[in-house]
Amino acid sequence: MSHISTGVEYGLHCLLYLTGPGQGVTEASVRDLAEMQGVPVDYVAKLFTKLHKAGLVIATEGAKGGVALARPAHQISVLDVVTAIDGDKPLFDCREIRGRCAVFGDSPPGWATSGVCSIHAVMLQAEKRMRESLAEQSLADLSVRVNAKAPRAHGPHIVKWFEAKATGRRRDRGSSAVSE
Amino acid sequence: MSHISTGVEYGLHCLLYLTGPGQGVTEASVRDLAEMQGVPVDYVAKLFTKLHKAGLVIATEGAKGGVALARPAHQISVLDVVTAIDGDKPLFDCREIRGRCAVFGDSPPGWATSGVCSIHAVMLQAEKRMRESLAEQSLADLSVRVNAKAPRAHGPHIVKWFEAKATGRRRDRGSSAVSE
DNA sequence: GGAAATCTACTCGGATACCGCGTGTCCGAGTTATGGTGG
DNA sequence: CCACCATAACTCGGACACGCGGTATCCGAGTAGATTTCC
Repeated sequence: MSHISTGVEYGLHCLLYLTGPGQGVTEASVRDLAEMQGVPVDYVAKLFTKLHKAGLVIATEGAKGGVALARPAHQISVLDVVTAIDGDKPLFDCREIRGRCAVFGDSPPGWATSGVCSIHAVMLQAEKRMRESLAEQSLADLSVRVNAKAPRAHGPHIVKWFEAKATGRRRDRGSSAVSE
Repeated sequence: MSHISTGVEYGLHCLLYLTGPGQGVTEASVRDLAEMQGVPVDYVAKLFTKLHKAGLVIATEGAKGGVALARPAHQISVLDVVTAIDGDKPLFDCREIRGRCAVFGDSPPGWATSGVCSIHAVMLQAEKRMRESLAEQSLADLSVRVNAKAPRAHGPHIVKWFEAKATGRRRDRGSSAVSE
């Protein structure tokens, strides 16, 4: 199990499809988003409620509803997505062992427990560096880099797929709905 | 559960007692090291076998044995300890979702799966920053910083405690061993 | 033909099952110094 | 007095129990557009 969960991976991949024309669509249903990538639908739905609470996406309820980015893609950093889904769980949780030194007995002196544990400080520094690195990258940066590898026809393919999925679902009432 | 385990915390605290005169001793038994800090003995023993395999400490077997640093403290980085105990487990494990896009069908094209996933690349960069930060700090640095807070009499106290523990154990054969 | 009722698709939120992994414990094996014993 | 033996202390390594949290699934509630029905 990694520190950055697969939920973040799912979320990021989904959000990349929502970065607007050129690389995808601007709004889509969570179901379509999940089925597009072959990931569990219900799980992705839970992720998007977190993204919604964090203010990264806006959701329109009811039929024909869906989710969309709340801000332009270049104003959403990878760190935003990570903290929205995984929370800001620490890289390391200090158990304050420095105060348990046997020579202290039951009551450790003040100089031993005041301030931040030196080991903890090192870890916090490393965590800070990691966060800074994640904050430097925006969804737009990521989208550009992904799109650079794909042929020009791929973008329209994506859009077409979403449209076909939406209209197709609205048509088959009694035909394939029975066979299903 | 954090990415950097409590095992690393135990290990670092133990190693700090082994950074030589001034801040501690140069050699000690794993049992004493663990009891000094009130942490589980057997667990720490397992940690030191990892540290031994990684070449960070040397262990002399048999009675009167113990562990000691294999190199000077300034040549052992925090990253060395982390990787020795936790292994080099990745911050993020890519599930290669990019290849599962529904428009690809069963066989994703080469341009989609070649190279490193863009999202993965961002995470690797963040992980690299974190590692660099941990590599900058050595055991000696840490020891100096910890020692700066303690009063001057603390170092000798530590040494005395270890000596008393070792000689005391060798004496009580039948006296306190019965009462225990 | 238009308004109301129904139906469907969608987002939200909680409850729950599963499972891998970190934490902690226990025990046996191999090794070495120490203390006692017999020659 | 010296050689030998038993014992204790120590590291090493594997096996295993436990609990937590990430992953995944299911279901009910609420909402809004589309469809049907009824006057």
